[in-house]
Amino acid sequence: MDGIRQVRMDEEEARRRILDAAERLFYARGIQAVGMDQIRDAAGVSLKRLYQCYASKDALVEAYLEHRDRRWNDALADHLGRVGEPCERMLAVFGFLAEWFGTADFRGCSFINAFGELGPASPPVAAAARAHKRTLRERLRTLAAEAGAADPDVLADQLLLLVEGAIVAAAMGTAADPAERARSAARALLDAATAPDHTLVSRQSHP
Amino acid sequence: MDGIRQVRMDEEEARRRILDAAERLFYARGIQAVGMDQIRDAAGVSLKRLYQCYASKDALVEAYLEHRDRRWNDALADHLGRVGEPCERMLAVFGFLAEWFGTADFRGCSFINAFGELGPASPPVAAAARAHKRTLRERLRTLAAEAGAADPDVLADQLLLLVEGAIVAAAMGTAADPAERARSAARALLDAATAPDHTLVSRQSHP
DNA sequence: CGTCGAGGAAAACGCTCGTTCTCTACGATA
DNA sequence: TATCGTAGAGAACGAGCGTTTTCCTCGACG
Repeated sequence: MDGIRQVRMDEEEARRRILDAAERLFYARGIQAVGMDQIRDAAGVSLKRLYQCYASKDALVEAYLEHRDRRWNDALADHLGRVGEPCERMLAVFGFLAEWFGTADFRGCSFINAFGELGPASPPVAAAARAHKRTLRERLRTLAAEAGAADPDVLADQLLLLVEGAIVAAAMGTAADPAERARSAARALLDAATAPDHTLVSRQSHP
Repeated sequence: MDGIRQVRMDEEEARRRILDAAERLFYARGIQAVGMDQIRDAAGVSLKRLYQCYASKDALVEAYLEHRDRRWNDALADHLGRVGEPCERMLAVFGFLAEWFGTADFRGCSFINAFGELGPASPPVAAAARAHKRTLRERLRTLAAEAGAADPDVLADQLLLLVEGAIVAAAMGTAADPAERARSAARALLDAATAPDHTLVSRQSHP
């Protein structure tokens, strides 16, 4: 049984190292630009092992996106969990972005990148990207509702636009301090969406 | 000289057809996923001709991005040129987006896609993408200033985030009617940026 | 009419990549 | 100790790609 156990641990360790290497390389250089040989080298395993852990490159790509989705959501939830006041918690999304943008290996959103690269040519990638963004939108909707927005769906969509835009702008370096700009915009939108007595705010302005 | 002229016209025609085919294919399927053979087939020229018009695939990619930059900027300028009132002209950017998003072959922003795909692996592509976005930001700054924003730079950055976010959301289908959501957000930001004081006094600037 | 140069079709070349196969080494077990 | 199954290293394979070359055709010009 010791033998079996040791084999199992090795397989787990191999899977972990492969996924780590794949995540690093795919995120840094894109999916098509990274070969299985490079992943093998970076993970320090044999090709045989690689293919017995992940049956194909497509399977590894799916695992990569799934893992990234989970880590990103967990990190965001952790960041938001430390904020009590609802309005501040909503705005804390942009504090989370600012931290993320500052990391050394930041290269934009894996899902936007993967979707732009493979697009509708790879239905699994497209589905993973849409699922990731749907989760994000749902979270923003909850935050908007808790912050007292009159129409949480509209504010959630607007916040989503700011988040996506900030990520893209940060990746390309097209706007100065995009997280802070997005945060101030979000505050203005929240103010407008919670203003008690104004009919000219942003809900369905013109039919 | 007739001979010379005819050769020249053929070369121009060939360049036009090659660039058209490359633009369509690169935009629809991504750059790495499209081979020179497919471009040759779609353009209806020979490989020899293709390579004497564009010395390499990289050169063709650059021409593709350049052409798309020019066409996109021209189309936007044309759309904005029909609007006289400054605030409405600024908001007309989002009407332009709505029209664009509705086109049959819409697949997001070529520059965001190309940047996400090749990223820093291809400095010319990265430079073209940044230049495109810089031009857009400059135009937004002008529109923001003309609309009376207190700080046109900040509003320009925020509008840029909304535009990029709307494009990404439209491409991935993650938000409902992203152009309209961005437009209403822009209106709220403009109101906040032109309000004489920080209170939420209503301004009847928009019908 | 014979020659020549340009142009098109397609083969060829060299390379990369995803995936599989071969060969060798080694550790566990009877 | 002899054997067997497994793992690792790397060659091998087949496909695709960017690019070049070959071969053939054809029209212009002396």
